[in-house]
Amino acid sequence: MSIYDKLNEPQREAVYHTDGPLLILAGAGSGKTRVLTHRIAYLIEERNVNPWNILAITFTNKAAGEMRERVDSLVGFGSESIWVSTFHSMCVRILRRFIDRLGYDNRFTIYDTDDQKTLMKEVCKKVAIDTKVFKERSLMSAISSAKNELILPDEFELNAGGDFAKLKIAKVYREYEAQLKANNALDFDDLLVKTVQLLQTQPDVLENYQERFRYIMVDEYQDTNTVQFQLVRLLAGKYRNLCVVGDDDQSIYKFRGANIRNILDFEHEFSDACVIKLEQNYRSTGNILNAANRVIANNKGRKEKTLWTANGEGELVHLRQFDTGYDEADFIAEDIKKEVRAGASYNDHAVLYRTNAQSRLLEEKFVAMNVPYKIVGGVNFYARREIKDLLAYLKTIDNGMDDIAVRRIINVPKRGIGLTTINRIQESAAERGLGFYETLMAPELIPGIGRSAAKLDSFAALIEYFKGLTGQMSITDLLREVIEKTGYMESLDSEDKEDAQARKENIDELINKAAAYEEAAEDRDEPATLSAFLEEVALVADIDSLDEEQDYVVLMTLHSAKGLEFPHVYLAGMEDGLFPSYMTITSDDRDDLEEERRLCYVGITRAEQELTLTCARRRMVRGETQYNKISRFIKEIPAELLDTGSRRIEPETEVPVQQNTYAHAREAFRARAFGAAYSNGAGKSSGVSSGKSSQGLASLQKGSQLAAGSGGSPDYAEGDRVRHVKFGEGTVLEIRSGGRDYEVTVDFDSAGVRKMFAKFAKLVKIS
DNA sequence: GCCGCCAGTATTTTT
DNA sequence: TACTGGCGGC
Repeated sequence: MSIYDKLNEPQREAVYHTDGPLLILAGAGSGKTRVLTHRIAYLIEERNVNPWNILAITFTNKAAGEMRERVDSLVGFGSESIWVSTFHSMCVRILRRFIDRLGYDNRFTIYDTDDQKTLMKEVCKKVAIDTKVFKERSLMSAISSAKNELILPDEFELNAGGDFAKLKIAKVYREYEAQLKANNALDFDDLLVKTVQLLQTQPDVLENYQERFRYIMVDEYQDTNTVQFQLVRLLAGKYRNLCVVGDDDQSIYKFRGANIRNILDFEHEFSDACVIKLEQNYRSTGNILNAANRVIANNKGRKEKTLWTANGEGELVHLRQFDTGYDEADFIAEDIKKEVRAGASYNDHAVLYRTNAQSRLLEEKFVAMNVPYKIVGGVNFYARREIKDLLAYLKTIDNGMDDIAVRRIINVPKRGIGLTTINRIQESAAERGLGFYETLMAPELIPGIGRSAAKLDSFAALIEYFKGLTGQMSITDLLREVIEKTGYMESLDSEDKEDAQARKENIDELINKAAAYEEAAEDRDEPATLSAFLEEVALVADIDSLDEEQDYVVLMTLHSAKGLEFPHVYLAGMEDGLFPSYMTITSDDRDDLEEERRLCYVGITRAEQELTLTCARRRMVRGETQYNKISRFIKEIPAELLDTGSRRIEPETEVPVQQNTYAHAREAFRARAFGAAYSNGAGKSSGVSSGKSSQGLASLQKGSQLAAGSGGSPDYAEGDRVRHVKFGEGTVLEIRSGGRDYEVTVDFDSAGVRKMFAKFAKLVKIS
């Protein structure tokens, strides 16, 4: 029996279809990763394709890592030479080798949103644009959309016609590009655009990569934008062995330029394309899947498909409405604790929401209740001030042409170099056509610099000193040296104490990350270079740090949740105005609401066993109270799929507030029973200790649990073999009846002896 | 050159 | 509510 026998019919077909264009329409939870990994294995083992000739593009670094791992376990060898990466990191790799052909230095730096904004301000000043009329943000997004459509400044200007505003933007765009180049920097979009330009203009480079990537696979294809599409088309142009996997119902990145037509029109673009639909869902229960199907059915213009499952119906979808966001958060935290007491793990649970701001209330509750958690997203670790400062030092050391970085640190910590001086350097640099750093190296040539010259000299000497260390010192040590010699830590002390403490911890974390990078580079037998470290740092998404092994509840936006799955999912803030957001409700573009609905579909289909939808009648948004109705998406779910708690819910009328009468008594008890057992996701990504309940607490909970529990007797007996979602297989040692639930003791093969309540454990008997 | 206060704005999502 | 940027006083 081969590994391919376990696949279902369409899955196998997709695996065996190795040559020519192939579109796999993979519904949520239909095993697409499985198909991709098996397909790679099949190429290598059965078709004797050299792993070196395979390229797999994923959406996140995390997905890339997992894919490699899974291929590894299937094939056993060669998986390390498969090129698995995200679009962005792939482009960086190509550009590091060849971007000099486009007139850049190969040690270019990558600008994040923050840097872009700084640069944009600069540009506006130079082009005399009033940033009150044209906001930096909107300029940036206009330029970004243009880049995503592969529209360069010339064409942009041409398209503007006589439109005054557009002509202005074109001017800004042109200047912005010029400055990026002068700084030897690329923004996120450039990584893709420049790669396409490179391949379009350098036939030998194109040939090189076409020969190398004979088999190409693209995951999450519904979220590719036009540049990405062109890139793939160029790369696959010769051998045409292109396999794309996606689900138009899960396209949720329109705001980032994702072009849903890429997937809808694939068959037009590649007329000989084979199309395979994967419609069997292995992830969710019938009820959850039905709810998802009913919601998404309200969208027009989708590729028809009907997801079905052989899994049982499972529980109904829970719906709970509360008075306020606080009550909602309270319920979620409490509910998770309840399930954990019944044998589930914290990491069986995820709380998903529409906007990052919603995480705050949840976080507060989780801290108060000692529920270990991890927040994904929000303010990026690498966007924190102290981290950006130190990275700016490293960037300056690595690439002296990055003006933004130099300017950021020239007076951090304070060295008495003020705005006047900076402007003088700037002007002089512009006049002579030199870089900022270059100019300040010779202060005596800067008009009017006066007494600041000495300060500039010592700053330059400091940077030069660091530069001299790069070859002989590890990145970690260099970083330590920078912190030491600049007196950065001491400078933090002059701020608020609490802030300073958190910042110092973040800096320690940065040092750890540098060390981790160096270790990883050594494992890969690559030299650990400063450029490579900075680039890795620029391209990580917060989601990449998610660790399934760690026992914490995951809190994140619906967007971040794409591609993940959890036994129990909470969708919080299911209110009109929040989700769907106010913006989309009032938008006159119907597509906006459809995208929002797809987001809802993504959320629902993350759940394997249980799904809980929650909403609040009123909620504080930006300091003022908002009164919201239940989300229209909930109304699209048939009532018979919903469990609304103790009473029937009527969407427009009052619903009883869910209150846990035990909450108060427990709160006090818990304060003593648990130690500090939560992680704050803000930067300190590790070090979660799980809160194991004490004896006393366990018995207290039993009381409440049994009183509240329901359900029939288990369909297994003592001595039977059973399977648990998380702990795997085991033997039932004891079943004790009590009230309306059963307490089951199971000896798991790998997880040891555990006690749990039958209602929550959902053990499945195996023969 | 530095610091602190005030006003205005924002939040929808992110590589 | 919370953050940012601009402005004025020292």
